[in-house]
Amino acid sequence: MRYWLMKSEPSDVSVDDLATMPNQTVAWYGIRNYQARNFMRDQMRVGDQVFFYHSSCAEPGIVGLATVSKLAYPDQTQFDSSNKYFDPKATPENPRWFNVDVKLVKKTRLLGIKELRSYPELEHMRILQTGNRLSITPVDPKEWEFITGLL
DNA sequence: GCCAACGTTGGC
DNA sequence: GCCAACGTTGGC
Repeated sequence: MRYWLMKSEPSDVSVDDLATMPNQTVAWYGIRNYQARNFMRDQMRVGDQVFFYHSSCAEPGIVGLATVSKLAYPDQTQFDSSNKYFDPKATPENPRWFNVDVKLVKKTRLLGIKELRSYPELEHMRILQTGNRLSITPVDPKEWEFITGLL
């Protein structure tokens, strides 16, 4: 089993939005970065554990725990010409983008990026490195344990 | 809104 | 395959 951190802009899907969705589950659509796609398509398995992270907002940070509830399948938005994530080069026979489903385990307190940065135990976290923009990153089991101990 | 740091695109 | 130009991300 693996551990992940997945960023979402709360203006798009917040942890509170997730809590009100059917089965508290959301399709992680709209990923248009190959590295992040590959993590979902090639490495994520049902039951993997996820930190739900709010980005591009007033208070960025971890706000919930979630789990991968469905293996990667073609991202439906790539085929929809009216969708902002439409990809004209993708076809149902040859999809380019994939997403998993993510289910909320529980909301947590806000563990802000400033606090994350304050712990030497977390200094190697991908999310805290300068210039890191990946919206999906693996989390080390030790880091997962340390962070869940703070929540 | 700024801007550093990336990722992607496309001409050659 | 190189790499300059361009677009995007995301904390501040």
